[in-house]
Amino acid sequence: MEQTTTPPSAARRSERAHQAVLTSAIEVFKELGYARLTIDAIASRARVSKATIYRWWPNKAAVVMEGFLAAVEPEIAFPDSGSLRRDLISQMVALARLLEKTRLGQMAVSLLAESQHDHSLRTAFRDQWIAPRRAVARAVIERAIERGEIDGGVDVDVVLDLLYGPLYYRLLVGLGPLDRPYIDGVVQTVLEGIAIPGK
Amino acid sequence: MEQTTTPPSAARRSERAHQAVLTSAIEVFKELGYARLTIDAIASRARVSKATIYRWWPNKAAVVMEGFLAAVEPEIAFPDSGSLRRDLISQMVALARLLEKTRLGQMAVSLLAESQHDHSLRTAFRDQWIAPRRAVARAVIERAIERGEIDGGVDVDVVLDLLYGPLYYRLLVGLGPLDRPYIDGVVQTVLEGIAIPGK
Amino acid sequence: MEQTTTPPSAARRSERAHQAVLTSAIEVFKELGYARLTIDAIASRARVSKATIYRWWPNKAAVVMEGFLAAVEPEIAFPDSGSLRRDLISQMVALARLLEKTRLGQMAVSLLAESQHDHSLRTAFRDQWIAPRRAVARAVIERAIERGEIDGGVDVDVVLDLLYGPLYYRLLVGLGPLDRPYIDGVVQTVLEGIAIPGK
Amino acid sequence: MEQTTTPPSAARRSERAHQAVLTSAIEVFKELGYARLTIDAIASRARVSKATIYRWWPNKAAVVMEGFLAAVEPEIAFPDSGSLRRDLISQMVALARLLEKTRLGQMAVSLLAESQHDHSLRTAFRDQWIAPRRAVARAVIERAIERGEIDGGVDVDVVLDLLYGPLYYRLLVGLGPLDRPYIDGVVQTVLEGIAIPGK
DNA sequence: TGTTAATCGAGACGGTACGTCCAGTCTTGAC
DNA sequence: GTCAAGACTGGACGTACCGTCTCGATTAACA
Repeated sequence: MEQTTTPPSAARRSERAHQAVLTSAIEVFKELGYARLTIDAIASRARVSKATIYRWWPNKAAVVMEGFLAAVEPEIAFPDSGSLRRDLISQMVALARLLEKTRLGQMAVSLLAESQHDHSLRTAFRDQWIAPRRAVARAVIERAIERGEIDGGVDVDVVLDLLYGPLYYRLLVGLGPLDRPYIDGVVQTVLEGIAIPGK
Repeated sequence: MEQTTTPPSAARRSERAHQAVLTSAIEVFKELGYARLTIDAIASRARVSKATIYRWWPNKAAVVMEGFLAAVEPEIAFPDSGSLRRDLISQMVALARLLEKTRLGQMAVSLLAESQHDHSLRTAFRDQWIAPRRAVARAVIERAIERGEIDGGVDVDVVLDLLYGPLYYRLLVGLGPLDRPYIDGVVQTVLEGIAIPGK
Repeated sequence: MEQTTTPPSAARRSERAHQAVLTSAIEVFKELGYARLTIDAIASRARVSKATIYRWWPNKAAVVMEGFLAAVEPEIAFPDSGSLRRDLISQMVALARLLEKTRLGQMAVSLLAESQHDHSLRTAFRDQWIAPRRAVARAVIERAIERGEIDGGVDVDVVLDLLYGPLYYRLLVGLGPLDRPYIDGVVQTVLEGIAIPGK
Repeated sequence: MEQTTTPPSAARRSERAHQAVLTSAIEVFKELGYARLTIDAIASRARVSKATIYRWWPNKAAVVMEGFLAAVEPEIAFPDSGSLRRDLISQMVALARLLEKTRLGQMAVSLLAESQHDHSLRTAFRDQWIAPRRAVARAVIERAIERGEIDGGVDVDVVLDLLYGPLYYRLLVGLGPLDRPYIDGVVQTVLEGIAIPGK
């Protein structure tokens, strides 16, 4: 993730300070939320000076972003069961749960919101958080196409948007819970929409 | 819209000041964007005191929200051509153009982002901006169900999310343009997904 | 006192409102002191509108001044016992007690302080509060001169300043209490200073 | 003077900013007077942020007080000519001139007024401005007592009040000019009052 | 006894300054 | 030479009052 949120020289002086900042960023976020989080709070929690933070990150959003990505990275597991529907639902349920129920999910939402006013943040969010998940799902879909389960003519990007878009939309706008029936409905309709025509 | 952004008494309010604030909020937004917009700038532009703004709105987001809603309200026209596809595409193209190409659309995105940290704002955005558009599209879909064009068993809310969700998602995350082919793809897949099974 | 704090027409004035304002001014002063006293507080306490206050008084200091003068006026009694020393001490003890121990005295001090930044207030304070007391003391001293008790060549204004000056000075600067020994000392020295030379 | 108007740590304070604030405070006072002086004006004149001022001083009065004391401090010269009368008159004339004719004197009066509503200010004014002058005059008087020029039984504090009190009183109340005849009169009467009885 | 005009309570208004907060930069001293 | 500690500038924030203003409702003197 360094190439987007990133240091000026990469010759990291203190790894301890680096880690402490990321950890503190997450802790402070969990306690106060994005709006009330301050760089000062992160710095003093991490027993690091503000100057150190600004040496390595351009602004507070970047710190939180990197903290978020570091904390969430390991969790991109994805089972390949052979059933397209089952795999999609499995990933979407996990994602929905994360987004809706956990602090990390709230961080993701806050960061998506914040990134609307910060271009580099938007790039980081897209490349580090959104893209990996899409890549995995894309692979699943492409395997289904190869197996002839679904129409080869579909635009996979559109399909991915049809799967993920409703989740974020519903969550951001506050239209209702991301529960199992909802996800089933979304996946069902999308699969129906991309099924092999004559089948 | 008063019932959401809400005045203390609504009675003796100066209509001149009220309008000037809303107008100025939009103008300042257009010039500076949300992040650099300040209450002071709105106040001095509107030749109104800051105290007046704070008397009637709780914070800058609420001012911008009401300004946005006032400016955008007239534009909720929606033709009923009898063709479900044509009507959906027509609304979505108009919406996509607004969101992607106009200042008002940028305001909408900013407000959606901002509303993630402000509950009352989220309610206002949902009820005043999102809901009306959904209501119109819902009517179109329900008419199609009555005509037997599409499956009566579908959850219309899911269908609406499948139509609008990708738009906002793609825009917020920055995945690509909301152009005609994209919208065609989304609508095509959704319609396919909710077609009468045997047809 | 109207000739200094002054109304526009004096005619149609509501006596009820007038009195209520003065009374409330004193009450609010007693509760909050001068610095935290506001016209709004006086107005709402008096169940009078701010406009009414501003119609009849130029600013908050003038209101408090008139309230003070109205409340304190009755207390200018002064016994003429025939003994210069006893009369002076009697007045000074009464004045010292008022200034040091009572809310009205605190009002006097506040008004003297405030009047340093407000010319009309200074005039009012001097003419309505200071002058009457000096006039009485002046009469006492002049009678003593007539009786040949003290040197006829003294400048009575200087003598009055020597009597009152230390009181206000000691109080404003906070140099010590205005107790009986102090007043005795002041009066003693002054009387010694203006005694008939050869006596 | 730090021990009264006082910093929180005094340690890492920027001397440049500190001096600039004091200097600017005096300049702004001279241009606008106390009532129209603002912290913003001092800050921008000193090219210092408001936050810096509020970090080191509790309010505008404290800033002005420290500025006043810094500017006036050097001027406590006092000749010891051997003549009590000449020395007293010399100091009082200098003080009267300062108070009545100079901006610094106006600052002193404003600060004395302001200090009526601020306890720490009163202490500072008394200890930093009033006390040093009294100390010098006290020494002069005590030397005269030692020389047997005046009555050893007098309360020196009372004498000091009799000398300074009339000056401040006359000035604050606006009773007349602090000219040479006035000062002569005051000193004359006081010296008469404390002369050795039989002399 | 009604008319009329000033005064009244209520409270929104423009304006000014306040004192606080935080972002992001810069300085200093200890290790 | 690096880092913590933390002071610094800059600038928006939201609050508090000021003194002015508009609005009907009330009231008192005159017609």
